[in-house]
Amino acid sequence: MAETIKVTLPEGQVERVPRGTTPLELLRRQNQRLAEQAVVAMSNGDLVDLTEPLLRDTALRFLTTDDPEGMFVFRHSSAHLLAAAVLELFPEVKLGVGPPTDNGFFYEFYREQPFTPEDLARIERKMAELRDADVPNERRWLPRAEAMKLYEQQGQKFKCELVEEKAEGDQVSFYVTGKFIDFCRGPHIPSTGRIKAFKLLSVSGAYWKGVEGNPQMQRIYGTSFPSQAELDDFLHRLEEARRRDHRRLGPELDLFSFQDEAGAGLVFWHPKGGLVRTLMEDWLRAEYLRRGYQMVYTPHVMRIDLWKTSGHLDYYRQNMFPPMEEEHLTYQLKPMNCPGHILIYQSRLRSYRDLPLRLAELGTVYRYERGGVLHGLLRVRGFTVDDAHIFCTPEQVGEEIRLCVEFALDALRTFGFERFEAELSAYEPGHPEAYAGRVEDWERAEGALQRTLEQIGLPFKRMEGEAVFYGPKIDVKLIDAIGRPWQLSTIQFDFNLPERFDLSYIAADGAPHRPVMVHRALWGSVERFFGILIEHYAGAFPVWLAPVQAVVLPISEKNAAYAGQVAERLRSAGFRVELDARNEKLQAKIRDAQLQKIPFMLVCGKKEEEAGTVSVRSRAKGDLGPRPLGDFEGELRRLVETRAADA
RNA sequence: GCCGGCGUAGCUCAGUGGUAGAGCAGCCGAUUCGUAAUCGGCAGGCCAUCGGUUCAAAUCCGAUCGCCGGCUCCA
Repeated sequence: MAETIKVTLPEGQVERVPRGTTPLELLRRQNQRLAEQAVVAMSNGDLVDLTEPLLRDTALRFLTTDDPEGMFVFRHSSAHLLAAAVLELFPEVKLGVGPPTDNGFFYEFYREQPFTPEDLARIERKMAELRDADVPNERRWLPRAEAMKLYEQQGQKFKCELVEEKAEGDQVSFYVTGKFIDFCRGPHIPSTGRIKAFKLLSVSGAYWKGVEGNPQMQRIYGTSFPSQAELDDFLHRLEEARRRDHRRLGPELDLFSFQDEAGAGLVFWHPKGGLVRTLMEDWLRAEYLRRGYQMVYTPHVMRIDLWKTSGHLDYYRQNMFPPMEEEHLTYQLKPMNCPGHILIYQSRLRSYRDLPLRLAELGTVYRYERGGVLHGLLRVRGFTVDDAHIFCTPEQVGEEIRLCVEFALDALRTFGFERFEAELSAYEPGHPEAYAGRVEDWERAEGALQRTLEQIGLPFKRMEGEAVFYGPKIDVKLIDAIGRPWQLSTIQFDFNLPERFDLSYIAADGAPHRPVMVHRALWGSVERFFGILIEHYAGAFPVWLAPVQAVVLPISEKNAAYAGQVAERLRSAGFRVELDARNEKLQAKIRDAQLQKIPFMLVCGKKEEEAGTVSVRSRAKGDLGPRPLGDFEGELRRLVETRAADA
């Protein structure tokens, strides 16, 4: 047995150390600074505790919270700190799971009484105590039976379940933090003292293991960082997200509202929001026509038989409003547009010469979403899909997909988004029975999707086995101004509906063939996209979309007539301009215009009136000084025509 | 749908069993003003809705509707 082992460090230097040396001991000799920052080591590719004795020759590197895995370990240990504190204060709680998340961590507890905000404050103080005591996190191994006995004695029934399900082998891994012991595979940071900054954020209900019907756990969410500055930065970002929240900005900017009297999840577009929507839709319609789509309209209620044929009644019923009974017939409010478009396709015999047939509709649908899931404009019960269905031959599939993805990116870029990611959901080979359509169709379709993404150079993840049963799909996500991803466009093959409706076209051989159907939505829902736009721009729409592009501000009543002329001239030139002739000080008018996020304020006083100019103030850049009205008009026109990103 | 929090004037919020309050917004008046809030006055509420407890309910209890944070769901 060798007395020493060989450790290869990241820069390639090789150290000989006594067997049983821990990564932390080694690191303290190497680099004291890193020793304080490191949270975990990677030995031969596996994450290991810094305090785990090294027994074999290994390649070793050290991770800090700058590495995603390091941050996960750090947050995981933070969750343990939370659980340790909770157990000291509330010894009766039953522990669930406590993992790290993207932005922090949570730990689940079962307890009869709910945790109150005061409880959270107490828990935070206890966590700080345990942190200040710098309690070590030590790993222990227990024989499986002993582990079960331990948890049974403590009445930790959820933990018993976890040990039963998750423990591998005879020995079960535990971590001990002071009086707290937890079944856990680790790894963890060496001691609690490193968790310099943390904050508990919320408490909420969560089903045990996420299964409806299981007991409700109380999940305490928190976040943590190695320094207070980083925590402050995180809290600022939360604040920034709150500042952009479309649910706040919508009413403030008079864009839209919800009305209790009308019902939950039903949107009222006010004049200003309606104007933005009109501009969005105008752009989209022009693009549809340019790209060979044909606009259609289909009814909002249709006979229920149609939804039997399409299959929605079977697999989508829980999301559909209840049917409406008439004396002889039953009608259904539409949750989707596809069947309507199919009926148009079927209205006459189709030739291969008619294909591709691209039917587009800004189709308003109603879906009965469960009460608890509604969320501003992002999750509603009535919304308009920028929907289109493309019926084409199998040979045309590749080209159609390429056109769709290009269209999608164009539709998002035009509205100020620049960063995208895609997901390709593919079928799971070996289970043909789980999918509609033929294997060769699937392969052709998936090939077309993948080639398109590669050609266009859009980064994508292939999600094996993630496809829905009726066809593979591409989902495009965008990343907004503050780095949040949103799933928007979807381009999906449908091998199911053409079968169910027995669609066909007459090919060159004179025989009927089955067309391929592609379902695609670029914004998804106009409501949702609008909500995302509001947050992306923080309510400050670019000039071409701004409901009010400029407001004219007379300094006093003496200049009101001139200001009125300025406003009138710009209006007749086609711009959206308001006159603020209120008996208020200039500062007050400017403040109100800034809060309304109007791109330009045109100050009109004695000087401007005499010179025939306006003093321009930009909401973003402040006072730009006086200029001839004609110059400003030209600048405004340029900003609108180029759909410039900001004022 | 589930767990928890919440619902008072257009908005933001005080008011914990005994005569509904403030600021902003609105209206009226004064002021005529140079780049983020001028001053004064007036008006404005079935305290979400319905039911219960009580001599008495914004306040306590129940149900319903809606909102918020999560869970679940998201063809």
